[in-house]
Amino acid sequence: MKIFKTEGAARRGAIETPHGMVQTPAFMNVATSGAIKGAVSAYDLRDLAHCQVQLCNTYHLHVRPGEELVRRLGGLHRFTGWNGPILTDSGGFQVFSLASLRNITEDGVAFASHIDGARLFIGPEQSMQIQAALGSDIAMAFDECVENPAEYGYAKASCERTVRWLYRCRDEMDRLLAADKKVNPGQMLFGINQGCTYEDLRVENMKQIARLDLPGYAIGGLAVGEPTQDMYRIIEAVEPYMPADRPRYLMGVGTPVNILEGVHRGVDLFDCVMPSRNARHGHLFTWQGRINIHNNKYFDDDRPLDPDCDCPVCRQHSRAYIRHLFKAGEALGMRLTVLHNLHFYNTLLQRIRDALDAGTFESFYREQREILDRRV
RNA sequence: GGGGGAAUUCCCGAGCGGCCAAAGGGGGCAGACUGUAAAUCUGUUGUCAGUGACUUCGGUGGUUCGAAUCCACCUUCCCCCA
Repeated sequence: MKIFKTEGAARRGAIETPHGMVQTPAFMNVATSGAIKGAVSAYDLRDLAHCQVQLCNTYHLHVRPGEELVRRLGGLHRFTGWNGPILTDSGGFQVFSLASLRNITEDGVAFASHIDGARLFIGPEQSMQIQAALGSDIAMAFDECVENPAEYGYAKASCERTVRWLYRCRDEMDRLLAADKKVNPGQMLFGINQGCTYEDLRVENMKQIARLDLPGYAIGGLAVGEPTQDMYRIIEAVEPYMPADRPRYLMGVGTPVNILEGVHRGVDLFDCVMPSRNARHGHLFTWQGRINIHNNKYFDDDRPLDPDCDCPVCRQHSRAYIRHLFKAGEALGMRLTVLHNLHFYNTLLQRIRDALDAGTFESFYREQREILDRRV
């Protein structure tokens, strides 16, 4: 990747992908099954929410509709209508979140499908094959995201296995590219750092995976129940060992303040379901803090969701109207709040990039971290 | 005109002598949500005071140690027969 400018550990850069440049720091918008939940389309993402990257999930798309169908119909870009960069998660997180439905071995993970209970098996090779067929720009390594708190011994054994899986991912991707270069040329593989909240495991793991000289590295297994300060501590511990000229991706994070803190510590990429999920539940992010549009106090509030936001929703609609849509069970309510929250997240990252360009990130960081988490 | 049935807390709806301030659902109010098994989940929802007290099950009387529950009358609604 190109690094244009740094301020402390924070970096302003750009990543080149087969479907265009990603200006970093960037937020990747989560479209697990090929769609942002809340009735938001690919052109909404582009035109209304100003998104740069879409994230889809290997496991979900494998279960339904199946990667073969997606490949036959031209890959995820054609299939979803999103022609910008796409990152696919490996299915590794489902090892964690579908805990009751799986069994982990050295080979990989046996799942029961959450749709119909069908027995499935995904290991490093399968994950790479699926992600190649889906045609994403960035494929994530197949990893195990260990829950917190975890015993040191388990965490160590698990992240050592994840390293072995990473080698198998790399080998399988090489094999797929050599076998038929037309399947998905240019797809990048990102490795994932694990090790729970143990700094020594994290650092050792990072050193090991850095040797593969991959096009990008992620920090996984954070924001899964540990105190926020532990998350920041781990990022600080690992960051010096992450290759400086490669993208750094903090998986699954987070709140606006988490993202600000991540950038402050040298992270380039983020993704999180929070803007879309919380929006569906009426929880909105604004430049004054967080609001819950269900709250009775907004019943006749004629102001936009966020007076300081220029998204189409805020230009057009009042809090009272959107609250009414939620109360009336109208799907439009969710669509509008999801659009606003995604616009907010992408604008937050835009402002972070602008501040880095202007050399004023440090003051932006100090000012905004006090505001963004407030409940108003 | 005759016969039968029903009225429950914001709504629907259980309850048929004490364990009932009254199940359950809806609605309301509030909270949670971090690589999405999430359009989900949790708490709360008569009043007042931190145990407890007080008012409440159409109305008015009555039976009983004790009534949303039993009896009488009244009011309203529904059904059937004319």
